[in-house]
Amino acid sequence: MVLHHPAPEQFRLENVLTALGNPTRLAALRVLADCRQHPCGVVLQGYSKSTLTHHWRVLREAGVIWQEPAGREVLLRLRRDDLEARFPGLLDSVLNAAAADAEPA
Amino acid sequence: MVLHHPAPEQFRLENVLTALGNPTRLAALRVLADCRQHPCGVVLQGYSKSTLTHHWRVLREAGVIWQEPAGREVLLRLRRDDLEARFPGLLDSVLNAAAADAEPA
DNA sequence: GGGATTGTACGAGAACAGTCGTACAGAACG
DNA sequence: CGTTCTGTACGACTGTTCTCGTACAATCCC
Repeated sequence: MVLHHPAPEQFRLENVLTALGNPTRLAALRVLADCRQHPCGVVLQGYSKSTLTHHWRVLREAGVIWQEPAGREVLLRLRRDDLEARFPGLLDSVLNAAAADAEPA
Repeated sequence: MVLHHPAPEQFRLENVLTALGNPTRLAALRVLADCRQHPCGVVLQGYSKSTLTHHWRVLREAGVIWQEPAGREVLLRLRRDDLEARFPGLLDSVLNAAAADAEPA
């Protein structure tokens, strides 16, 4: 189990936008927006474990989340500070947009 | 030639992020950031005409650009106001991030 | 009208993304 | 030590995306 996390200077905007340009991962982002730690299994419902692993990898390799093993769980946490340093304002505007998008038009 | 453009209330965040989560289309966005009209053929180099048509369709159907026939050309223009109304701050932070991403680390 | 220009439409192929099931690894708990 | 729990690894399948070439439509210009 390797769990490679890119350094902030390695973040690529296209990877971040691709990672967030998916309704499943966008839903996960809204859960993780509190910047607290959440076990992998409690963030999203309705998917197999292997599907969730796939989505966490996409988010992790883009630099969006941190994955830290803790006992037999793996805790997820939003990399808000690193994202803010690299792409100022981006995360907040995406979170605001996600909230706007979720409202009834 | 139909050129369907969604109304702002039909914009979906996931479509916008997916449209911009591609280096080719991100490069186009930076060219279009001046909010002036550009013929399809002058915005990007190195692609076939049919590839460009594909990318313009992705951007148009996400609500990112407007495509307006003008003589034998089709002019592209960024839908900055509509995007700003629907997802405030998003476009500017993506453009800033694209500039940051393009700098030498 | 005939030719050149600009771009779309369509079909094809290669690569990638999203999903799952099964198998496995590591930690916790009896 | 064996079982359970949490999550990863891998392989498979399906559908989508990206790219191109060819064909076509519309416009402009001679």
